[in-house]
This record gives sequence, C-alpha cells and structure tokens, in this order.
Amino acid sequence: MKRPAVRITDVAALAGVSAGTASKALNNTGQLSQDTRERVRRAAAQLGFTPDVRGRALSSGRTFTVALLTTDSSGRFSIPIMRGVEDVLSAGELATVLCDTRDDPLREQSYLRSMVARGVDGIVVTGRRTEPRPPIDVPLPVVYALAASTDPADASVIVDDAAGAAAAITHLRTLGRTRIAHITGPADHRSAVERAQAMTTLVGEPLFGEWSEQWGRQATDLLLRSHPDVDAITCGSDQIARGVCDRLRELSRAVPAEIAVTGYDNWPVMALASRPPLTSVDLRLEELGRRAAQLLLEAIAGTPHHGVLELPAQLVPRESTLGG
Amino acid sequence: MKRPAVRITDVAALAGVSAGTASKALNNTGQLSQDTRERVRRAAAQLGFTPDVRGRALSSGRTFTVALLTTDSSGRFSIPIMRGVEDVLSAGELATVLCDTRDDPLREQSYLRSMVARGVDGIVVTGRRTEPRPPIDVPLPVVYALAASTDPADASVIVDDAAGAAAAITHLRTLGRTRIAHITGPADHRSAVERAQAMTTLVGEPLFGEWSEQWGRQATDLLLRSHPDVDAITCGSDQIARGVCDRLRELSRAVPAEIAVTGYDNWPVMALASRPPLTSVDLRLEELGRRAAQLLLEAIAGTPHHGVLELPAQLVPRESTLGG
DNA sequence: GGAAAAGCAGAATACGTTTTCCGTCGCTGC
DNA sequence: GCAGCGACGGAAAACGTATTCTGCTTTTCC
Repeated sequence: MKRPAVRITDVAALAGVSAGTASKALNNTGQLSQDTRERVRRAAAQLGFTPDVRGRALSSGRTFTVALLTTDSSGRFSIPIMRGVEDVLSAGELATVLCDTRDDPLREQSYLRSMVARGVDGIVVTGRRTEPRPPIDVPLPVVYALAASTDPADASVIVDDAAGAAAAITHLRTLGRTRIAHITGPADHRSAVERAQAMTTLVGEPLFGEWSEQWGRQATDLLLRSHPDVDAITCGSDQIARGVCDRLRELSRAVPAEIAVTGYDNWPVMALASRPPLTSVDLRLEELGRRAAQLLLEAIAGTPHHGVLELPAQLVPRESTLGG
Repeated sequence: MKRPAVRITDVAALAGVSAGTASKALNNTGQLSQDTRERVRRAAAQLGFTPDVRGRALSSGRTFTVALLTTDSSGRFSIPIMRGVEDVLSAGELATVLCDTRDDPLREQSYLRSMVARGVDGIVVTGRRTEPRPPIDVPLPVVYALAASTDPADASVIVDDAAGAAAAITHLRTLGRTRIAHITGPADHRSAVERAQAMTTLVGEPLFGEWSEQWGRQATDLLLRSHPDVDAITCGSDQIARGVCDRLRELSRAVPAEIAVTGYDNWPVMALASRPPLTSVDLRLEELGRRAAQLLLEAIAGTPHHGVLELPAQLVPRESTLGG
C-alpha cells in the first residue's frame, strides 16, 4: 500500500538522463531536444511521478501555496469568496491555506509571520464587512477582496454596491412603481450607507436599523404610518426584506400587487424561504473570489495590478416584485 | 521593508555556535548545556528568527500542514467544523489547507495526490451529511469528522444524534407534554432516521419530507388533521420547526402554551429569527472539529486512535417550549 | 593518577528539487 | 581542415533545516 514515493531521480533513471535534465523536461525549461522531453514525460507518467512540493519549494522559492486571510470564516460573505478563491487556485495546482483571524490583530500578526515563514506565494485578504481596511505589511503579493485596502496602490476587488442598488430601483421603476421607500441596516455600516445613497428619488428618508427580520417588521410599521401610500420597499438585506414581507402579510397588504419588495445579498436561505420569494441583488461573491485569485496569480507571475476593481452585482427577479 | 530573512545560520553565528547546534537548542533536542540553549534562544529572539518551514519540511519530513478535505465548503455543517479544526491546528502552529471536493470523486483523488505530494502531516475528512463514507486511501494519519468512515479501524468523530433527539423528548416530557409528534427531513437521510428512531412514544408516525420551512408548514396541516390533540412537535431541523411555528401562528395555535415546538441543529439564523425563538439541539460542531483535530494531532504524534467517538449534542431551551 | 564514562558541540550528510555553469558534440563557414 | 558557434545534456551547487556521527573536553570512579 505504502509505495515508496517515486522521486525525480527514478524518473531520470528510467528515461536514461540525469535528474537535472528530467527536471528541465518536466518543467519545459532549459534547452533539450523534443525527443528527450518526450521520453522523460513518458517515464514520469509510467511511474506516476508527482514532484515533491517540499524539495521544489526549497529550491525554487515557489511553494504553490496561497494564504487566505479572513477576519471570520463563518460569515455568509466570506464563505462564497473562499470557494471562489479556492476554485481558481486549485485549478492552478495551488493550495489554499486558511487563516481565520477572528478579528484579532494579534492572531493576524501571528498568521502573517507564519505564512511568510512558510514562504507562501501570495495572500488574499478578505473580511465580512465592506469597510476598507488597513493594508497588511508583508513582502509578498497581496489582493484584497470585498474589503478594499485603504492604500490605493494595493490591488482590491470589491462589489459595486451603488450599481446593485441602482439596479433594484430601475427594476422597480420599470415595473411602474414610483413611491419607493428604503429600509436597511446600521448607519455606520458602509454597505448600508452606499446602498442607501444609490437609492435615488426615495419616499422619505432611508430607515436605518439592524440587519434583522425583526427590524424589517418594525420598520414596516413605522413606514406605513408615515407614508401609507408606498408602492415599493427596497431593503438593505434579505433578512430585512423577509421581515418586511412577513409584516405586510400580517397586515394583509399584498406583495407585490400592492407593495413590491426587494432584498439584497441574494442569500438563498432567506430569499427563497421568504413568502413570496424575494427579488434580490446577488453580490456574486464567488466570482469576486475568483477574480481576486486571478489577480493574485498574475501578481505572483510578476504583473501586479493596482487599484480597486469593482465587480457588478446582479439583480435576480422573483415573485416579490414580479407578482405571482 | 523587505528584510533579508534571517536564517538559522545567522542565529548560530550570533550565538557563536554551529547551525546544527542552534537547531538543537531551538528544538530542545540533542544534548546541549542549558547555557548554550539559552544563548541561542536569546540570539534567535534578538534577530526575530522564524524557522523556514520549507527547509524544515524537507529535512524532518514534518511539514506542519494538515489538509481539510470537505465535500462542500459552503454548507452550514462544514463551516463550524472547519473553524474548530483550524482553531486547534493553528494553536499548534500547523497550517490548514482547504480541499473542497464539491462531491466530485475525481477532484477528491486529485486533491489527495496533491496533498501526499505536499507531504501534509495528516488529513481531516468531513462532509455535509452524516452518512458514513468510504475511507480514503493514503499513507497518512486520517480522522473523519461528522461522517464516519465505513472502516471501523479508522478514527471518526460524530455527533450522538440519538442522544440529542432523546434530550428533546425528555425536555418536553419534563414540561408535562405527552402527545408529541415528529416532523423531519427525507427518509433516506441518516440524520432524519436516527433522530426519528430516538424519538420514543410518539403520537403517530414521524412525518418525513424535506428540510424546508415549506414542508414544516405543510406537515403541520397534515398533523393537525390526523392528530388534533398534539401538545408538542419535535422537528428534525430548525428550518422545519420555523415553518411549523409560522403555520401554527397563522392557525392561532399558541406556541408553546398550546403546542410546544423544538428544532434541531441550533442554527442561529433560524432558531433565533423564528417566532418564538426555537428550543433546539446544538450539534456542537465546532467542538467536534476540535476533537477531530486533537485526535489527528495525536495520530501524527504516533498514538493513533481507532473507532468512532460520539460527541453529545446539547439542548438549548428557548421560548418555543418555555413559554414567554 | 589513570582509565572509563559522561557531557557537550561541531562537521558532515540528508531531504528532493531547481538552476547555473560547463563540457561535448556536430555543424557551418571560411 | 580548423575556428567558432549552437544545441544539447550532465555535474554540481544551492535552498534551509534536522540529525547522525564523531571527537574533544571534562568529570568520575577506582
């Protein structure tokens, strides 16, 4: 069972060349005849040779490993990003190592030291909030995902929240809604503020509160009292939107016939379980993770990007605006 | 900024010893005078020396890296386990590399090859379902988490679902409930079946369906038609329980005054958002991940465990049974 | 006081790969 | 026929650490 690990010297021996030559053949470097390359490749295939990453790392500096530094690995925002990152990296035969800092600067420092000592090829930094964050100080390629670096010279990829919010508004106006209100999360959350600002021509001021269903229900009451004639409510999150829908149903206000509702985040467990299912704005976080990983690969390859890349969000229409 | 990486030879030079001696001093191996050890340690601290994992890996075989093989990294079950695993491993200065197989056997094979080539010290295998899974074939320490290996000689850590279900029943009986029904997920899911079997002295047969709120609502109607006098409903998941609560409220049946409801999984976003908040059974998945990681560390250290370790679940009482 | 034993540290080697530097061979052009 | 060049592949060094082996010094015991 425990086959004794075939090394490059074994391959070289079988192909009748030296170890160095075998290395060149397998990595398409140096100058070798096509014939020799082919012979070595066949030998490697026959033996099922897989280069030992340890030796390779020591010798070439490349470790084919990337660190994923996240402030919380449990959040529903970090997870899809992780998936996207890991997807791209694994396709390139790179390994992704997980560093969950738990929002603790000490843990972050400790991880960074450790990752530098490991000689990772690069780092993807992500977080659960969209507020820009201070850059990390490492002599390595770094890409920031979701939460941009405050240093504009760094490479960051984030979601275009304003465009996503605008898309929701446009969608509602196309459907003929004119008196649109907005209920969202805390006023000190950048995502809440950015979305609210992009929601033009609102009825009344945006209602800031929490990212919870309860606040959605509560805010619905407030809103209907001050603006009884709204015909659409855009929400800063699917949780809030679900609360809004629940409350409207309790009040026998038909959704969307009477009042259309939109969510935000397109979190399946909320958006689909809501009654009715929510029209929402998908952040495309997995794609964001992929792009971040691609940028990192390019930076590792020697062509780093700079500045912030904003990815478009995508409106996903469902019954809460389209009727049923 | 880019300091030129201090190596062990630098430390050795500063301490006035050879590289090999420095290594021994820092790793507490070999025989050295206490004085020498101290001197080397001071030199290392002064220089901020962090051993290069690459060199260490090549030399000692140990790579201080563990692979976390998961069939899906997005599930709400895998995530807490990952956290627990990563928590323990990072405390031991080990790195956790993420391998998301997406339920694809080919990807799994490819990852395993890659991890063996990397020389990881061990592997934690986890999944999103509790059904036992075929073992992986690698010459390395392995621990299975959540989904046990079908080979009893392997080390597995799982949740004691039967005990969790029994705890819910006991809780309800203590509260004086006697006519208890059960609504749960698909009959071909082990977790549904195990929980249902442990629910003794039920009113009627368990209702198998989907893990969804909609099924919870639907099943509530079915149940009330056949057994109008139930005074408690245990559910196989929090989603189902939330659906049950919603339907009961629509029917003006008070929870828990008239009918008590319990969930399962203690998934905060469901259990806390439900009206009323759900009494639920916490799977303690993070703890499960921790235990798995600890077992793996012991196996790596040379004292492997065998067989299945069942961890207790924990009942978390809330208003859906305790009244309000 | 001498021999054996213990304590200590250095030199050398190994880990598996990549990469640089050379040497050889065959060819071209004069 | 010879200098020079290009194409190819081998030998060796390098990466940074751990570890084994060896030898020196000091202690201990008779």
